[in-house]
Amino acid sequence: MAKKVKLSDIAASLGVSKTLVSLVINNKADAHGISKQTQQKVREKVLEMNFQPNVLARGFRTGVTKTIGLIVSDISNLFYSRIARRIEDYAWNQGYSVVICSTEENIEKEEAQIRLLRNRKVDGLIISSSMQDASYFNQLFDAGVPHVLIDRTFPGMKSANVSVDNFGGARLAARHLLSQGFRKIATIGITPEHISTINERIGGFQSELDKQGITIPDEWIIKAPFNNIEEAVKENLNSLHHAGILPDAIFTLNNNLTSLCLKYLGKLSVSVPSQVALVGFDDVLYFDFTRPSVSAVEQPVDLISKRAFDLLLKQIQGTPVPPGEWSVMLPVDLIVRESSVRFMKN
Amino acid sequence: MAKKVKLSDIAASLGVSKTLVSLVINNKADAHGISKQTQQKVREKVLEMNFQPNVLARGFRTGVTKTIGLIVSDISNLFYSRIARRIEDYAWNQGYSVVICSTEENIEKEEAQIRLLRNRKVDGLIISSSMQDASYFNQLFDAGVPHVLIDRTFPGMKSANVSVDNFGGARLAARHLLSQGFRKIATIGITPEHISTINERIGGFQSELDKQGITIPDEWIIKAPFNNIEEAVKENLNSLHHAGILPDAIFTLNNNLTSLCLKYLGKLSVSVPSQVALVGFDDVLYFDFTRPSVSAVEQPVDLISKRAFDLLLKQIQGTPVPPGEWSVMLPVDLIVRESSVRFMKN
DNA sequence: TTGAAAGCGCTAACAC
DNA sequence: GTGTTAGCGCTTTCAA
Repeated sequence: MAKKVKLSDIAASLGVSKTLVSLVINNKADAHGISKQTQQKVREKVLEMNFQPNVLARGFRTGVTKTIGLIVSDISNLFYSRIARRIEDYAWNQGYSVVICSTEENIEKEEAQIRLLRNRKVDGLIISSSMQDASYFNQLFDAGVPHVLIDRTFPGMKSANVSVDNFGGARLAARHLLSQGFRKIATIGITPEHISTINERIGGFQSELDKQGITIPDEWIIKAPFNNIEEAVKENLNSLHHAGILPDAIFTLNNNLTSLCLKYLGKLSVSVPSQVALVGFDDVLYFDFTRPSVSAVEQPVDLISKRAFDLLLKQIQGTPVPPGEWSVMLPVDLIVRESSVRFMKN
Repeated sequence: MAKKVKLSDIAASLGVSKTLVSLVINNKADAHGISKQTQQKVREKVLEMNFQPNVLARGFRTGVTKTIGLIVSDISNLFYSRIARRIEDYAWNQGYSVVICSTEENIEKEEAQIRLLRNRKVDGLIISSSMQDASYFNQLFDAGVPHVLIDRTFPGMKSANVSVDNFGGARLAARHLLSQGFRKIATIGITPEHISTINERIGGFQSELDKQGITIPDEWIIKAPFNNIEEAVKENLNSLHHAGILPDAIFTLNNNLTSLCLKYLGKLSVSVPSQVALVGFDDVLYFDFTRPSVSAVEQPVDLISKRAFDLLLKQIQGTPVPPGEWSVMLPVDLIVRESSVRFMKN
């Protein structure tokens, strides 16, 4: 490996002090009244010798690493990978790198990841957490660690957070299904039980059904364990089908469940929507051209990412955040496609 | 922020030297003949005081950061996000963190990202590069920077690399299309022109057509610019359709193009496969339940990730790599579904 | 079996 | 306007 040129090399070859060089490359020269001429000299030498500051050494010295951590349950889920892409983009524009971590819904792993990231001195954290409650993050908050919770949130949390209106979105889905005349409706979510988004979606959905005096029977409140989700969806659908107790409509609580549901309904030759209608929470590109196309509640991925990064940056920079912006809830829209429209032939 | 306990705190509170503590926490105590008793004492104190070594300081001192960089064109593309997930998993098991970077097919950005990552002293790099040729990476190789090129490769490269048999996979697709009786065939790729995977796929495809004396006319060799891909696919399809010169079959060169092609063929009410058949390179989950289901060449994502990480780890650790394993080409399979089967009603 | 001390490359008080 | 110096927290010779 070619010998790395360091700050002191520049200083030595110019016969000036390291301080001077440091001030120039950090754009603090003017503030310290370094002459334009000297600055120019330094800049030329930096280019000439192709000096690349050791970011690690700088981070060690200043405590600022220009790195943030992004923690989600699964980076290969389209919802999170799109968020990762946007956050990475905002981060890059501000000179930040992003470290990704997939928790697989494993709380111990998530804690271990946060611990590691803190020991790596990342400047901040953006987290879609798999934890049970706010306590861990309230500690983080009290410790002054800049972070923002996205997607999933907790009652009583002190942390900055940006989420979507899961309750309202689910109500939209329910109202739509009801308006199409569906009454026998099932929901499919995931375990662990405590995931806020899932519960808010079920809650919002149920609340609309309640108005019509409709209750979802227990066997139609399906939960697929995160690490065995495909098998679970498949088997639940199979057994309902064989028992002859398929619902008229299904509300699936994330994009993955929606896909899986469509897939296995297809394998069972159950026609959607004529036999069973389908609406999902979280829209993805391809719901537009599946068979049938799938109705889904669309989440504002770009906005989530933007607000989350902004909120984090403000904490890192110590910019005060107006109280009203500390906890952000973004609206969602329902996109109606074929899968949930009654009496349509596909 | 609560005062971080540091190594010297442990040493002081035990009345021993920092050296001792350092040796113990790095499992080098036995090799240095530190008494079991002392080791035990140190370990207890570490737990008691909840000492978390400052990874940054350690990295600064040793030059080992236990971090790798993953550079791809777009982390939200399912192909790359699945790879990211697997690599992150292997990395985590070995104590490594991974920093992601999306280049957006921008060469300057890619170079800037690599430069930044090197200044951050990452231990190694896994890259699906957007560059034109091997020169940059040969320099990296000569500089002794551990790295492995994945997906896209270059003639004359010295770097370790793992790719798939793009040529062979495309031949599979071509043979299949020919066997179904299709003769008027178009391909849709992306620009920039130099992307190896795209060219190998076109090459393999063309080579099979050549055997039948079939040449793809220029207007059917479509290239969509990366940053305007959706619009380009849409307009190309539109104009072919309006000019009445749609082909019998289309071979799309990545999963995104396949999806887009299916989408806009649908919008034009062009029936797939009865009017135009479709085969794509790179399979994704949902091709199984689109309308129609889509035939595609499946890439071994997990294996790519595994081999890439192994290759990187060996370089980092200085483990010699057998010559035959330095450059890996993995086989691919064609999955035939409805979109490319002739005379099938959908 | 253990400790002292140097130093990784950089920044920031504080001098001059 | 510019330089001196100390030190961030850790690992690692080298000495005892």
